[in-house]
Amino acid sequence: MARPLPWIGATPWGVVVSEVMLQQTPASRVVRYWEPFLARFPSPNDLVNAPISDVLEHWRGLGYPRRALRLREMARIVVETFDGQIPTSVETLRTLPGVGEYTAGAIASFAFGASEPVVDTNVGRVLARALVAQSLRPSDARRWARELLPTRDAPAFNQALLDLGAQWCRPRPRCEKCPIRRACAWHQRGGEDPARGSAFVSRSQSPYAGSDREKRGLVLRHVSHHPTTLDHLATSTGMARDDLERVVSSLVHDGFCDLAGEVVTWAR
DNA sequence: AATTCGGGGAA
DNA sequence: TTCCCAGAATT
Repeated sequence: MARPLPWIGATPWGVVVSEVMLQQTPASRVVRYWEPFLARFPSPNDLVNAPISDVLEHWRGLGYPRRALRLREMARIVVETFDGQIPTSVETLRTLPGVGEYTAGAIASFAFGASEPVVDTNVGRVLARALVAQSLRPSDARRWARELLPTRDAPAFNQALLDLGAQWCRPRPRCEKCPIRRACAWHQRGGEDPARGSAFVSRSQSPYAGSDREKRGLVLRHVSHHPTTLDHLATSTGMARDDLERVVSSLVHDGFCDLAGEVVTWAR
């Protein structure tokens, strides 16, 4: 039933890397990135000491590369402030860059066995459908997720909720084979999908084609190890000059690159 | 409360 | 084509 995911039972650093990679990225895709990334950056210190270009190389294709920058910054803080050890409390985890409410709970639970709720889009659907058969507000979804935690092995329970949402209680549900359909409130009650618009359930996104998101990805793929002029980037990407300047400026702002006059280089 | 931020696989 | 992914940060 449960998916054989390689980061289950990993070291705290391994869990941290997996959880950041899993933010808005399907587990099936993360599987191919997690092991090579950990092999190249076995500890927070290894990530801190690596050049950004090297880190992004291992991230290429995963999407949202700002996550990689935040993960590297998180590693720097862990090394400098926490003696290289991943913090164990959600309150401290929450102060780290790239760590929100979901990720803090996931690290505390999966890396350290804490009894903390883990509420993502999967769990949001499962709670709204199976538990109450109605749309939930954020505070109620979190309250339920915490209340349901068993006294023993909360991580296994959290993992089971994630697996339910990912395999059966999907956006388009597969109720026929769902292992909890007999206990599911929505399955009994019927009606419109209560997960629609419920707390933590993903909403539709703005189009990707033609967006700056797409352009940023294009530019990043064309930044080279040797200094690259804006003219060269305009040619190699086929982008309009004003688009290119806006996108490069945002990439510099985010810490991917440095811009000196007309020359773009990887940030340090 | 709304937007921004990648990229790819599935329907 | 459209949908949507173990979200976070910014406005």
